[in-house]
Amino acid sequence: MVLTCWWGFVHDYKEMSHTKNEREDVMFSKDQTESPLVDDDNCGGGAGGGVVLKKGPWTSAEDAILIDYVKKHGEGNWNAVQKHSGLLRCGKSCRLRWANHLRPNLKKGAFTQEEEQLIIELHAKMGNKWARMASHLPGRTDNEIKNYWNTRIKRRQRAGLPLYPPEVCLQAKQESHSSSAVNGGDRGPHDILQNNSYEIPDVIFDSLKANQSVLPYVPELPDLSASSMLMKGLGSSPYCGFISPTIHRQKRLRESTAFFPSYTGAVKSEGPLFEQFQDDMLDKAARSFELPFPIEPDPTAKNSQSFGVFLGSHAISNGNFSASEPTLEAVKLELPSLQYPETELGNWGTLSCPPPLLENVDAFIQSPPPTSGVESDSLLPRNSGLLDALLHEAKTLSSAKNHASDKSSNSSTPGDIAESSNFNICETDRENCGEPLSPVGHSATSLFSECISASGSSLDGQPPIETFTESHVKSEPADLVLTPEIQKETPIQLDSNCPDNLFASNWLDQGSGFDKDQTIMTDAIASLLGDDLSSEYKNMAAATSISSQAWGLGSCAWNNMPAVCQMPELP
DNA sequence: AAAAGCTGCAACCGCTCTGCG
DNA sequence: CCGCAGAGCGGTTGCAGCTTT
Repeated sequence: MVLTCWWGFVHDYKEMSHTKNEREDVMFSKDQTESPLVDDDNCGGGAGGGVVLKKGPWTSAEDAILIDYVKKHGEGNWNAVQKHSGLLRCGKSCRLRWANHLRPNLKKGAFTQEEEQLIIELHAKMGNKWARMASHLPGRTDNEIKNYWNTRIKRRQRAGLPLYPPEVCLQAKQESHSSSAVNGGDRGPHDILQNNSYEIPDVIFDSLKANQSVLPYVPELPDLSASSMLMKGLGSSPYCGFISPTIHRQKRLRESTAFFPSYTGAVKSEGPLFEQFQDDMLDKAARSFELPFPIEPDPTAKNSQSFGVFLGSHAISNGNFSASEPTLEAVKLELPSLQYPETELGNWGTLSCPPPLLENVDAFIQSPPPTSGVESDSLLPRNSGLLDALLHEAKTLSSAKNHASDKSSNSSTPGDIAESSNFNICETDRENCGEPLSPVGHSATSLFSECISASGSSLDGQPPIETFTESHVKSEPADLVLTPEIQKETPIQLDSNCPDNLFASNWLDQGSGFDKDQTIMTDAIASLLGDDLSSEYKNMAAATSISSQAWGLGSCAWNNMPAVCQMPELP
């Protein structure tokens, strides 16, 4: 029968297919009669001629019929399939099935690192042109790429990471510039890149200005003006960097807690349980959010003011909060996550040489108070390994700093994907492109640095934080490869020079109007965190930036921004 | 162990583009 | 130039399997 010859034809396909197909093999006869049927009107064409066509998952027999048809008649004229083969599928469905699953030479399985890199680069250049991207990836379908990308978006969104590594941004942007000059300004990936790395802050600041009142959660930002392109080009929130309000509460809770290990891992691992820190952090955050502006002048005061849902860390961890409690969400949004996508980091980290990458993180290592220096892993008895990697990277960074005299020269070459941090990209990008800054990286990072520096007191008197148990860290095995050698590395020596104004000053020079917002946010965050916590925040920044292979740091700061922006503007 | 939630993939839907009469 | 049909594309949805609680 047809099924027999089909088997060999799509042998590879069957090997890679899900068990669902195998089930369908068994259920074939049943499917033929009981599967949902639908009129062909939905398929656009009139090929069915009123015949009720089948929808839903394809059965093996249907695949066989389609394959047989294509072998006889070739591809195309899909609406004729139903006529000639009797297959009760509309042409559209046939084309899709063939293109995505049945045609020969289809690659199945996970994308290779090369493919992933290519996809990212192509997306940076093309945007959501899946079919065009697929043409660059032999054996891959547009649908596959699209799914991959959407998954990637979700992951990065959850992790608060930018979609593109710096060099991809820069490269695509440059190419876009040149191509737009030729093509007359064809809006392409550049927009998306802007959205990704440059325009977002505009959204933030615009929305900050626009929202004079407290908007703890802003599912839809008001007129985004210049940044409206963001939504336009990207369709929806995934690109925005905001954690979607629709994300399930539990999920966000999980992710918010996932951040803490990295944080605590970056600081001294002694003292009270992290839970206490969490309580403290949340307490302060909640207090700051609840209080009307101006914020309490003494942020370090640990008053016992009730703050509604913020009743302690357990309230967070046990998921008792309603997702409709915006304040909590806002606070949680502020917390960088260490849940970096397993593929991206590993991918970008391995695609180019990791060491140079670290030197660019240098600028973000905030000066820790003398007592808060990161200890060696010997002091991290419950180090999950991820922390070790952080320490190692930080150490590498420290040593690399000695050689990093000229950061501006880091304008990356288009292949060195992982060689510069997110900050560096923005810096580089601005320098190279010389365009009015719209700075995701910048504004976000500036803000981040700013919020750190604004509350410059140390951790003196602040009990060190105890590290987490491994169980707190969501496992992302591919994020960091930890070798024994790495684990033996000496502790980080965090740079005590605060590059806070490194980016912010540029902003101000650009007349971006950021100064006002910056001040607001600085004050807000300083008040939010309090002196001691802000110091810890520094360490958090360092740890987070390192762990994210640097280029994600901007988004860590970025990830912090929504909550900040949701705060009311000072009167 | 069971239930709930999350993730990723396959397929569908609706729109746009293109070719043709 | 207009309308139609086919083809293609991008966004969205549904579901099965996996993970977490």
